[in-house]
Amino acid sequence: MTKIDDVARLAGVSTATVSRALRGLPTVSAATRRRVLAAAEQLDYAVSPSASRLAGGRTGTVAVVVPRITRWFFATVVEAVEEVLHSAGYDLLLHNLGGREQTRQRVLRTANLHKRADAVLLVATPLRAADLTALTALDLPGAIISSGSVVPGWPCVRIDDVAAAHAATRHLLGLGHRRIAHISGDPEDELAFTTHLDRRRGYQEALRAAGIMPDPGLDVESQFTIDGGHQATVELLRRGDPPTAVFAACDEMAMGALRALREAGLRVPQDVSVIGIDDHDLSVVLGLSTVAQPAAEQGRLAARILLDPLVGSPRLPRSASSVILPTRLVVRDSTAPPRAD
Amino acid sequence: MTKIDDVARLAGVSTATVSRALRGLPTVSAATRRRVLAAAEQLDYAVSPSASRLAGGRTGTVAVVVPRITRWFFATVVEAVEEVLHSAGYDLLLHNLGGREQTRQRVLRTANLHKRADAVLLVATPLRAADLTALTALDLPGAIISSGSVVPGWPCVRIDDVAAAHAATRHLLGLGHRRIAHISGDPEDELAFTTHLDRRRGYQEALRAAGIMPDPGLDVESQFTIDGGHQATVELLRRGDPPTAVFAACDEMAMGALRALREAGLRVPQDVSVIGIDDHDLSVVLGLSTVAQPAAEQGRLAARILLDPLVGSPRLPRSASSVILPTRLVVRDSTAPPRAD
DNA sequence: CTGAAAGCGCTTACAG
DNA sequence: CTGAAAGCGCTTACAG
Repeated sequence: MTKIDDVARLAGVSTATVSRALRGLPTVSAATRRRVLAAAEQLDYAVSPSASRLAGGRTGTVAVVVPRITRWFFATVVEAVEEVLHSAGYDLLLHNLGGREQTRQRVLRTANLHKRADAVLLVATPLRAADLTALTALDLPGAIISSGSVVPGWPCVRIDDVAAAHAATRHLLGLGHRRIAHISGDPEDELAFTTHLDRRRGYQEALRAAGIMPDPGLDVESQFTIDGGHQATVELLRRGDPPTAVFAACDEMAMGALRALREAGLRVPQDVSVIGIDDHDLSVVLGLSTVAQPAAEQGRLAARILLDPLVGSPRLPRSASSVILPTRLVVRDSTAPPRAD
Repeated sequence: MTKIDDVARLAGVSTATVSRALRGLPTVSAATRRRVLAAAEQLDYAVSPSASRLAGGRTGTVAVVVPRITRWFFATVVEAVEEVLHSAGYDLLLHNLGGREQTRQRVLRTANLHKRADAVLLVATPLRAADLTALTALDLPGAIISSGSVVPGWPCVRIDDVAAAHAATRHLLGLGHRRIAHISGDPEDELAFTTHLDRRRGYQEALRAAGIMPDPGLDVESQFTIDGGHQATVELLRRGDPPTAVFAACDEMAMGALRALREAGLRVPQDVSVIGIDDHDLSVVLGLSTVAQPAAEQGRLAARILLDPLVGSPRLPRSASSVILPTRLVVRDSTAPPRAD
C-alpha cells in the first residue's frame, strides 16, 4: 500500500502539504496542489481512514439507527439518507434494532456509537432515560426522524402524526361511517415506540369532534406490520358487531387488515372500508386509501441538516429546530360510504 | 475520554496487558484480567476504534453492497446480515447502489472500500471487468449473494434462478396455459444485473420442454420494480392478443402486473393468471402465487460464511464453495386454468 | 504557502 | 504471564 510519505517524496513536498492538498485546504498553492494530486494519482494513493481518524478526530461516518429496515418507511428513509451521506463523502453505519430490547441497549447504551461516527441519526427510535443519558454522554451531534423522543440540541424531522390520523378518520366520518375501528401499535412492544400513541390521539380527537365516543372495543393493538394488522383485524372480527370502517395506523397494518377481511368473506369497501397512513409503494397496487407521508423527503432533509454543521464552517450555530412535513389524503378504492342497511 | 493509560494506571499494569485482557487474549492471568476489567468498568472505558484499527490493522467492519435497499429481497437480506454481524461484534457499512452507474463506480472502484472494512458482502451486484480488478486489488475476503458475477475465492450463496423460473412456468403450463408472457429485468439497466437472464432462461426452457416456442412478443423488459411490472404489462396489453398468463421475474413486478391488469379491466385469475418469484411479505395479502426463495436465510448464511475466517483461527483454509438454497412453489389465488373459450 | 515534529491511542513483536 | 518501546499512517499547531 502506498502511504502519504510515498506521495510526499514523489511530489517533492512534506507529508503535511500532501495532507492539506488532498483535503482541498486553501493554504496550498495551485502549483503544489497540482503536483501532489498528480503524484497521488500516479501512485494510486488512498488515505488510510484509521490513521486519518486517529490523527484528525473525525470519522467521516454517520450512524443510522432504524427499528426495522424491512419496513417500507425505514427502507425508504435509509435509501434517501444513504444518498445524501455518500454524496457528501460520508459513510453510513447501519444499526437495525429488529424489535429486540437487547439490541437497542447494545446500540444506544454501550460504546457502539463511541468514536465510530461523527453524528447519529435516530429514525423513530424510542429513547428511555438511560439511553438519553448514554447518548448525551457521547456528546455527538445528531438528528431525529419521526420519533416522539427528544434529545436536547438535536433537530427533528417528522410529520404531524396526530393530524395525519385525524385526516384519515375524518375521511371515514365524511363518508358517513360511525363505527370506525382503529388498529395500531402494541404498548407491550419491547421498544415502546410512540408514533402509534399520536395516531390514536388523532383518531380519538376526530371521533370526539364528530360527537362520537371512542369505543375501546373497536381499538385493537398489535405490531406495526402486515401480520400485526392481520391479527388485530381477526381479533376485531372475533369480538362481533364488526365496524364499518378500519383506520390502520400504517399501511402495512392496513394490508394485513385487507387480508383478514377477505379471509372473513367481507368485501372492501362494500362491507368494510380501510384506510392507512404512509402511501406505501404497494398501496396503489392494492387500491388502498391512505394519508401519504414523504418518507424519502424526511430522510434527505434530516441527513442534510445533520451534515450541515459537519461539512460547513467548523462551528456554525446549530439550529436545533424541528421540521414538520405535510401529509396528504389519498383516496383510492378501499374507502366508500357504509352500506345503507 | 478515558484512555487505555488510565485503565493501566488504575489496574497497576501496562497498557499492553490492558489491551490483551480487554480483548480476551489467553495470555493473561485470571487475576490480572479481573483487575483490568474492573478498572475499565469503573472508568467506563471504551477502546478507540480508530487507534485500534490503525495499530491492529482490523476494522471490525463489513461493507455490504446492495442494489436497492427499498426492495423486499435486499431489505430482508440486510436485516439478516446485520443481525449476524452485530452479534459477532462487527459493524455494517451500507452501500446502496440505487440504480446509478456512477454510484456503483464510487463504491466498487474508488477507495471507498479501502481499509474501511475487513470484508465485503456483495448482494446481487453486477461486476464489470474494472470492478473485478479493483475488488481483487483490495485483497479483501468477500462473499456474494445472488449474483451472476463471480469473484475468485469468494463464496456465493444463492438460489437456482433457472430452476425457480422453470418451476413457475411449469406451474402455468400444468394449468393448461400456452400463451404465457414473461416480464423481466431491463437489459438497458445501467447496472447490468444478471438475475433476470437466468430467470428468462428457465422460462424459455420450460416452454420448449412443453413444445412451445418462446414468443418474443410475449417477453417484455422493464425494471425489477412494481412500476416496472406495471409498465411491462401495459406494454404487453398494448400489443394486442393478450396472454392467458404472466410470469413475472419477481413478485414486485407481479404486483405491478396485477395493477395493470386490474386497470385494464381484466380479472386475475379468471382472465389472466399471474405468478412471480420471491414470496414477498405482501404476496400473501395479494393472494399472489409465487416461487418462494429464502431471503433472510441467504443473508444469514452468507454473513456467517464471511465471518468465519475473520473470527476463527487466523488462517483457516478458505472454503470458497457456493451454496444453493432451495425454492418452493407457493400456489395462491392468482393462478388458475385458462378460460375455456 | 510550507515543513519539522509532536501526537492521536492503540497493538504487537521482542525480551524476559 | 507481563512490560518497554516501537510503530501503525495520518493531521495539526507552531514556526517561519
